[in-house]
Amino acid sequence: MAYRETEKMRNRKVQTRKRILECAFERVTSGGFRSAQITHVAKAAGVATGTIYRHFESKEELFAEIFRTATQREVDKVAEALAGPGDAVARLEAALRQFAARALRGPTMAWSLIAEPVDPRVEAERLLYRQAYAEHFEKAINEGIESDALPTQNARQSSTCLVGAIAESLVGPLSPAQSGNSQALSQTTQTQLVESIVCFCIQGLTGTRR
Amino acid sequence: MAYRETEKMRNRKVQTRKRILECAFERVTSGGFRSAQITHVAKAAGVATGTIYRHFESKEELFAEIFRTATQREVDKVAEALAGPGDAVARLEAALRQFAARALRGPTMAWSLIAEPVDPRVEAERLLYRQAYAEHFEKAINEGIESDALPTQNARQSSTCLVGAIAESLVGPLSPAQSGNSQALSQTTQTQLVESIVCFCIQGLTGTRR
DNA sequence: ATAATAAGTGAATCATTATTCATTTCTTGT
DNA sequence: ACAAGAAATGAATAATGATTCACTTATTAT
Repeated sequence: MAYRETEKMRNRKVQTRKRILECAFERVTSGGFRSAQITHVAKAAGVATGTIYRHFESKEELFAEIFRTATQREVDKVAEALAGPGDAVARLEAALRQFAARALRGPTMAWSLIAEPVDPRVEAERLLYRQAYAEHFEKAINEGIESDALPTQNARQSSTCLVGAIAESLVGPLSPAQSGNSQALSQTTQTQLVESIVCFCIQGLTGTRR
Repeated sequence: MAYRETEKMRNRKVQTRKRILECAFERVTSGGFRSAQITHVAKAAGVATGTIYRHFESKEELFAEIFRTATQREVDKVAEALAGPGDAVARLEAALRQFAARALRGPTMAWSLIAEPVDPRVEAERLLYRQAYAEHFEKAINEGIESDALPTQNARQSSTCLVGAIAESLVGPLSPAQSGNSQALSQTTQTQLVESIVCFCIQGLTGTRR
């Protein structure tokens, strides 16, 4: 006998896989899933198209993984903000700001994650992650209710509304039809946008004017 | 000379166009845009595929028209509710209920209009209509502010949040992954869903607990 | 060096559908 | 009935892009 899988080869495979993922990621970051055709990704990663299929079941699977990675990153940031200092309201507010700010900083990827039309496989992932966001918010809302920082409410439902309100508010500004045109939103406009979102959402949660 | 376009023919053309539109509409209603291939639509309408192209520039154009028709219907209903009796808050609440109730009554079409992945041409239409909803809400909010039924706020932004909150709250329940499975949401669940949405939204607008 | 095995290649293939267009059928006015 | 035009037809084509697979190259152990 002769060839036996070795550490070196295992590493190399992992590296290649990672490189493909990174290049595809980059492509999505700059032009959305739509612009990440296998041929292009392969070229960018310096491998043959066939090689992609040695590392991923299908394009949808590759995309799903990109989606997961990118969204998990955002979910983590939100979770982080929710775990920060202050009472429930302050933490929820911080999380909303975090979410919006990051989306505006990386508009193309944000749009891809929030609103770009994608294959069913990836859409399923999106649905899952929207729930992940909602769950984090829900937890904080429940804490708020317990500590009397928030009035009694359907925490799950409120959290879904939060996700929806913020996503919708960003879809317009993020959508390629808008952000594709030269000038991005001015700093001022962005700030106002975030302020109004936060204002509405916190009111929706607390039922009190600030 | 001989053939000259006549009233009869003009009528027939209009009829055919309408029939194509209706059949495509029906198809979308029962299975989303995805399931409305030209071949199927043609068969359903009892015409050849080529005939579709005598009446519509392209599939996307046909879809865009279906989208417009269907959404305009919903926008009108919302506008109607907003023009009803009561103060601004009551009317906004009625509009939200109307929107949610209709979506839950026709879940597949609602999902197609709100969240189904569609071609860019149709996506553009969707963006436009989301703004149409927002504009109607915005108007009512401004009236509410003037009559002191609502506190001062960024009406445009609040209206966008309304649209987002309600859409997001419905996407989960409407999505084929959910509603595709046999049993639709129970009456009770639906009512609770609508109540919580309305509650959050009205609080977001008024800043007061009810 | 060689055999055994795996990884990599990329042109060719496949799959899916929208769209076209040469041909046929239908309408109309004389 | 006939000719001029318009509308309808649907099989063939086009376009897009994912996926395959026969073949080449690389790695390992003896």
